[in-house]
Amino acid sequence: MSVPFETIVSHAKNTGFVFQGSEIYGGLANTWDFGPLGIELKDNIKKAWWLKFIQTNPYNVGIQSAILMNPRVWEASGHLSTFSDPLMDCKHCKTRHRADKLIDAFSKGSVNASTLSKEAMEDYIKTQKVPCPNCGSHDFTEIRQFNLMFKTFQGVVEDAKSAIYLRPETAQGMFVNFKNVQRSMRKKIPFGIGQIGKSFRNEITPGNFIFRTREFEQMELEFFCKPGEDLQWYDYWKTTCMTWLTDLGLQPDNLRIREHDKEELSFYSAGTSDIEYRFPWGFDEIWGIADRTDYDLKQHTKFSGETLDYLDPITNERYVPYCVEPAVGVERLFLSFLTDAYEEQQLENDTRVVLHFHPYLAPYKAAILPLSKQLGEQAMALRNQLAGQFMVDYDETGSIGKRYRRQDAIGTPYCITVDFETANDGKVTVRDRDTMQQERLPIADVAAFLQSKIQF
RNA sequence: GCGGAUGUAGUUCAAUGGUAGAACUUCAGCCUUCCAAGCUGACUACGCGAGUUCGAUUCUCGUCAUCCGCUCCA
Repeated sequence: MSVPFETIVSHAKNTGFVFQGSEIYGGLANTWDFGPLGIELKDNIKKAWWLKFIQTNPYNVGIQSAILMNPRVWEASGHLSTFSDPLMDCKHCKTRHRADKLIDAFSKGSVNASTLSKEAMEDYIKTQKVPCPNCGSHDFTEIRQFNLMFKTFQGVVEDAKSAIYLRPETAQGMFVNFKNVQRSMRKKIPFGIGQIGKSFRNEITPGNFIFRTREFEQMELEFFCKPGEDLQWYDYWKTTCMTWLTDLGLQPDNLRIREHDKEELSFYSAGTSDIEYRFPWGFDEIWGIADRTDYDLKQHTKFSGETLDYLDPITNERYVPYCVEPAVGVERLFLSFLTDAYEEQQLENDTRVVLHFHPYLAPYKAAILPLSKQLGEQAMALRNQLAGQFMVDYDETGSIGKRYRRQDAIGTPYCITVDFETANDGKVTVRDRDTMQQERLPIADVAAFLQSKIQF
């Protein structure tokens, strides 16, 4: 049984997870704001990643690099040239085409379109009467450059010298800091550098709610190893990523690994796999694991003049490390966890919406509910006591059943009810979201109970 | 960016060339001792702008947004 995508989107909006960006101004295409619950979930995802891939991992360390980088970085990485496509539309049949590909195909390779300027390509297409591959007509718009990078200017004067870009990936921050991190942290190969941060891509077609947005957050690990050992690390990280996902509650049936075939691989990559999640519109990529070889470090050596190699202290071998990169989008994970957790249960007279988040990810770990408003003071005291350690909610309005349902709908794993016996026996009722079972616990044990449940 | 469709409370739906009703939700009060009870009341909408008109939510244009296709996707 699958729930319509719109249902999940509207639930996310109604319960304070995700709002349309700039909504009161009619919105801004493809921007989304995370509400009070959404930011908790998102933050918990990031914390869980950091815990697994940085804090508890013996090899890895974290950094946070600047979003704005020296423009030469993007020349070295190839983003400035390959992130820009010359596109033109056929005015007749309204299809869009890449001018360079049209020319390459038409000339059967006798003309190298990538060396031509915009004007030269337009001229060639006009004089050689290159037809529209869709309808055969010769009526194209001008070429427009679509650079996938956001361009802005540093300083108050807008001139070519001050042009600067918002990073389209966080990875380059790790590559340019390879030496700094290795030296200052006295790291030996293999080791990894991880980072969580925003990236920006001017996607031509964003869409599917928060799945593809122009502003997004990535969690990337660049893992440096000895050439030749890259494939074993590539497998290691694939497994580690999959395990992390299922440990946090994603159903294995909704996950799969797709290996890129040769034609699909980036020219520098020795292998790329996508971990895909079964979204309402089908399987789609959430995590890319790529063997980037020594391409990036070598490019930066070439462009910066800095040697980015490693001297093995045991063998005295000097080499440029290979790099395996697991890169995942936070919003895509957010959407996966939300989709996976969402369930509508048909009860006798109504529908119960439950988000089965893993307790570690749940926005609220518990809700404190006085059985009656008269017990509010006691319940509030418990709430205040727990709030220092856990994100908890407090609710005293409406019937107890209604309050349980509200918490179910936002994925709170435990409801803690203060009742009329509490003052006498010092115990509260803890109700489980998934089983709907209740048990009485001494107030003094509640914190330890919650703590034990949020482990993953 | 192109083509098509759509746009009324938080949600789901009405009605209307004379400025809009309901249900659920939310909030307040009463009631209520463990799974959406009940009663009373309250808040909240014609995406935005312009034009036509005596008068527009309704017609026209523009714009913004959403959805579907195309193009693109490290």
